[in-house]
Amino acid sequence: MSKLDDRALEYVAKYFKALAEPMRLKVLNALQDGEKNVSQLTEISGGTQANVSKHLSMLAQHGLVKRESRGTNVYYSIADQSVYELCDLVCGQIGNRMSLEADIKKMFTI
Amino acid sequence: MSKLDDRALEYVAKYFKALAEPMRLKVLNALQDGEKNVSQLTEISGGTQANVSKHLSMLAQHGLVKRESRGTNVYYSIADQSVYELCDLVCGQIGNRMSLEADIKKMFTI
DNA sequence: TGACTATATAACTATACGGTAATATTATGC
DNA sequence: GCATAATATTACCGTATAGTTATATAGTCA
Repeated sequence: MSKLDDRALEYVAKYFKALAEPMRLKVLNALQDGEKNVSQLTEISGGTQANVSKHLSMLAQHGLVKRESRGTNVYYSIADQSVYELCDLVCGQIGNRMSLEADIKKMFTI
Repeated sequence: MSKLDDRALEYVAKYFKALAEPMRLKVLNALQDGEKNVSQLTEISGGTQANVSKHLSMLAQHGLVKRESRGTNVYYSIADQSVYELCDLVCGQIGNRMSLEADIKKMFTI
C-alpha cells in the first residue's frame, strides 16, 4: 500500500465494501467447510432466498466466491482462502480493542 | 473466523465498512509515514476540510486512527499498523485477479 | 477581550444499498 | 411440451451515508 492511485483505491474500497455486510460475512463463514448451494446457504444464514441470492451474486462479481451450477442447483465456494486471513486480522484487532476497552472499564468501575 | 455469532459479525462488518471508502483509504495511506494534521490531510487527499474531518472522526470512532490535539492543530496517526496488512492482502488479491483478467483478455484478443 | 486559525458539527441533498414480494429464468423428469 | 424445483431478477421502499455549505467551537496571540 505504498503508492496507490485513485483507481486502485476505488478497487480496494469496493473489495472491503463486499465484506462490509453481516449477511455476506455469514455466507462466507458458512462456506469455510466447503461449497454449498443456495438453498443450504439460505437455511444456514436465516435469510430469504432472494436476499441470499443477491448477496451471492455480488460476492461472485467481486471475485470472492466461485459459482458452479450442477443440475438445478448452484454451488458456491470460496474463491480465495485469504478472505479468512482478512477476517482473522479484523477479528484480532477487534478482540484487542474490546479487551482494551474491558480493561479501561475495569479501571473505572472498582 | 470459526464460530462467529451475529454480534461479532456486526462488528467485523462495521470494521470493513470503515475501510470501504476511497477517501478514508487515501487518508490512511497518507498516514503511513507518520502523523499528520487535518490541514495536511485535507491537502493531500484533495477533499474539503469538512469532509476530511468527518472521515477522520469516523476512523477514530472505529479505532483505526488516534487523535491528539496540539495547539490549534489536531494530529491523527495510525492506531494499529495491521490496517496496512489488510490493505496489502486486498491489493494482492486484486493484483492477482487483474493479472488473471489480463491473461484471459490476452487469450481472446490475438 | 478581540481577531485569527484550525477543526468540528449541523442541515441538507443526492445516491447507494439492504430487505422484500412478485415474477422470470433455467434445469429436470414425466 | 408440461409440471415442478432451484435460482435469479425486477421493482419497490426505507434507511444510511458521502459530499457540500454554512456555522460553531476551540485554541493562540496581540
